[in-house]
Amino acid sequence: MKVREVRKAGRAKASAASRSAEAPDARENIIEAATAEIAEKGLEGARIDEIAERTHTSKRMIYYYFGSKVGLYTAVLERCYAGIREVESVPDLETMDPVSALRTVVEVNFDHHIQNPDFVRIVMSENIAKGVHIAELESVRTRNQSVVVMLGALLERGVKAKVFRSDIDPVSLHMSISALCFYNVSNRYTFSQIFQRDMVSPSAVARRRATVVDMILRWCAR
Amino acid sequence: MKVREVRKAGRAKASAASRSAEAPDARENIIEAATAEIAEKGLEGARIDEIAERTHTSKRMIYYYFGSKVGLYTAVLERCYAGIREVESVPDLETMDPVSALRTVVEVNFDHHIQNPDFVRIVMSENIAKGVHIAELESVRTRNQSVVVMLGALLERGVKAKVFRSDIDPVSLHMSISALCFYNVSNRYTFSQIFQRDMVSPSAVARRRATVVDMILRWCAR
Amino acid sequence: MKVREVRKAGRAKASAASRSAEAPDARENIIEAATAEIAEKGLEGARIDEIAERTHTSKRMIYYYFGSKVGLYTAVLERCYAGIREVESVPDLETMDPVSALRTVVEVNFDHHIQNPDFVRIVMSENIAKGVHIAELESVRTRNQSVVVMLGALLERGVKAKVFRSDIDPVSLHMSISALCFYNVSNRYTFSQIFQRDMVSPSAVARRRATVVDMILRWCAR
Amino acid sequence: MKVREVRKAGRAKASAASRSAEAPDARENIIEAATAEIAEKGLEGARIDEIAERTHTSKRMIYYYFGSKVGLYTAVLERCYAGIREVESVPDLETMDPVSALRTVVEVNFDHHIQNPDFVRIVMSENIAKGVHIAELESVRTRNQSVVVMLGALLERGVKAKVFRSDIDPVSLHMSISALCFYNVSNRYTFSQIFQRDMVSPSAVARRRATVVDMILRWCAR
DNA sequence: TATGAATGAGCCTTCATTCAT
DNA sequence: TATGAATGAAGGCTCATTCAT
Repeated sequence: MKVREVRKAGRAKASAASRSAEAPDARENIIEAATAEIAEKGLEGARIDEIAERTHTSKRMIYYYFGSKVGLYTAVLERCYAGIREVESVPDLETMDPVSALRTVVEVNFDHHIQNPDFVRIVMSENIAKGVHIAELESVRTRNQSVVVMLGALLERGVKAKVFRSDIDPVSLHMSISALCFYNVSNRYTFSQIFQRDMVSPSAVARRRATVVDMILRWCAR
Repeated sequence: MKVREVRKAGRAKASAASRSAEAPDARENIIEAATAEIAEKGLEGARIDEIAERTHTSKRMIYYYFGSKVGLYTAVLERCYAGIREVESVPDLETMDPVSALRTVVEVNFDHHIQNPDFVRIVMSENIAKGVHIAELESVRTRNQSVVVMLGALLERGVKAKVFRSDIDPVSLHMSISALCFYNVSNRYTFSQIFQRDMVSPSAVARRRATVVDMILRWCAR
Repeated sequence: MKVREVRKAGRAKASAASRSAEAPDARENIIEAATAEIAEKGLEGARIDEIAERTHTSKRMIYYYFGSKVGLYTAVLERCYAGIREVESVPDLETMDPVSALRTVVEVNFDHHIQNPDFVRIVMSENIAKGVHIAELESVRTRNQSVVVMLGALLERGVKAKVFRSDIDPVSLHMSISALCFYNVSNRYTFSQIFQRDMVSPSAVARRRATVVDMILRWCAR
Repeated sequence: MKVREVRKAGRAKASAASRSAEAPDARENIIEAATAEIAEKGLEGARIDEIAERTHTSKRMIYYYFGSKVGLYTAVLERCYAGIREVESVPDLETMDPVSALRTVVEVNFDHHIQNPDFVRIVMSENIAKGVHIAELESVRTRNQSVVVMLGALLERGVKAKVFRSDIDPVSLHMSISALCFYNVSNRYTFSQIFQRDMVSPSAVARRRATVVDMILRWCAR
């Protein structure tokens, strides 16, 4: 913990000099390597040595920056969820009609999962770990709740415009969207095995995307 | 390997006399212990020693029966999926009206996930492992596809009765049901953390159950 | 130990009834299987389970007959050396002229090693074990010394016939013959690797055989 | 793997300062301990724990440097054969008369075996293992063939000087020398047991040495 | 005589982590 | 800031051997 504060100071100093350059500094580089490794093998399956090898620096640096495997993992987790925030801030959402806006939200969400299987797998790992690490990250909590506010506003507009039902809870809506988008990536291996179903080809993905959008829109429709 | 066949014979013989009793033979006993441990910690996090301690036998027996950690895990996986089969064979499904039948299917599915978080977590583990173990279990493949046949028949009846849309694919329907039921358990820890949302109290579960049923029924409705 | 005595009694009883039949009884069968396994992997590398699998009986029988792995190995060792005795009792050796007789002895010895690599490898194993097991087998000691007597007589005849030198010690002669014949099989793998030399084809064996005979005859020649 | 190259560099640097001193680095120290243990018990009989105990470092270091038991064993094997090279480079061999030179070669060879029973036993182990490890060491192959070149030159000189036969193959000569020297050490335990013959006292060794030299010289003599 | 089940002890190996420089 | 060397603790697995029937 203490290490991290120290580090942040160091980083600040460095970035003053050479931020825009070949920037992704050691710390970021390590997080990226760790994300890849942990996404591939899970938290328990990931190896510090492997992470070090995927890195431009040494194993020692991992401990210097993050103190422990769990410390590193926590940083990975934090960055993972940070990625979502930006995703959902689609511009012009408020100016679109409610149905188009909701459709867009679902599509953006779906695409994000498809394009970031690492995110999906990190979240799976955290759930395997029973959420003990995310519990320590206030940033994640405060950050991600904004989506609920956004959905709440969107629903309200739809209700007023008489295109959405009035009994839908924003959190519940978000959960439904997430479930459908998440499962499609998270359970890809078992589901496609059991049902001999292609789940990764562009056309299969496009079909599923349309289905998910359809489900959510119908559910909310008045 | 040979051991297993022989063993199963022995089991069959024994079960004639006392199936329902509390005589879970060593093999079954080990699988149960392993299921609990692996569900709790994931495949990589699970410890053979811990499994042995949850058992009435010794660590050595695990290797006697299953040969390796992966061998044991594969047996766990197989039993996990075997449990589903029985779940979905609800009696009288064919005599119910299509909507009630579909409602029942969703409810049974939802309840199964809620009541068997171990199943959910084992499946998560297998997806973390990229499905390499399930790929070797033909039994799982052949067994679980029956649900698609059942859903196909159900949808067809609904279409004929003009209560269901005609453009719904049974596999897609099953995927949607699974996604909504699975996520509710699998992502419980991260979701409830981020959104400070109770997901385990009986009332919360009941609410979500109704929501899921509603989503599926609306989606299929004509 | 006690077990063995008991066993021998049992065997005697059995052989009275059905010796000539499909005779190689369980005990003999086990020794053969063990010989093959130990010859292939060495004493430490040999596995009781593997031996049992090469057998027509069960693992339990091994312990019934031999008491332990070492007990079994000792029996293997004994049978191994017993094979030699018969080899060297070439008929008519005394009637042949000394040179031909010595040539024959060397050839028979050479051939025995070539044809019984298992014998060679068991002896290697025993030397790896520093001879602790053979030390307990009086039978081997008494039995094998006869070759020295035979060689002594042969040398004496040759000296009298003025075809052999008089300063050759029978044990030393036997050691030289053994060394040349043994090495050819025992060190086959390393030597052929290092010198890229074929040591197993019939022609290569024949050439080496002639060389060994030549060396011994020249050495003894007057 | 990478470790080894780096390590060797470090060694080279260090040896400039204190080669002959008692600074055997960890890697070398481990090889020595392993040589002793494996020579004593064979590859399968050797225990990593025992090797670690003979070492100044820990068991973990063995894996750090050699990766596995086989990796360590391979290093042992390599060093074993490297020792021979130096042995056979007797100075002034080319200036000696052929007979004396050959005598010297045999004596040096004989002495090397007597003084390095560990070498003999490691080679036995490798042959028990059917040479699978030596097959991977090119260094051994290229290095040891030089002895054949040397013997070839020696034989040629002898033929020209009309003291050696012209039909002797250098590889065959080397094999004969090796066989006689090797067996004397390798089969020491069984042979001395069976024939109740002292094979280790200085006088016994000296006698055998003279015998071996005599055999080889007579065989090559014209 | 015969066999499947069971086992304690120990083996090889790995992992996250720290130290010396 | 950086790195190769080092390590305690534990993990998965195997082996010869014995027990119950």
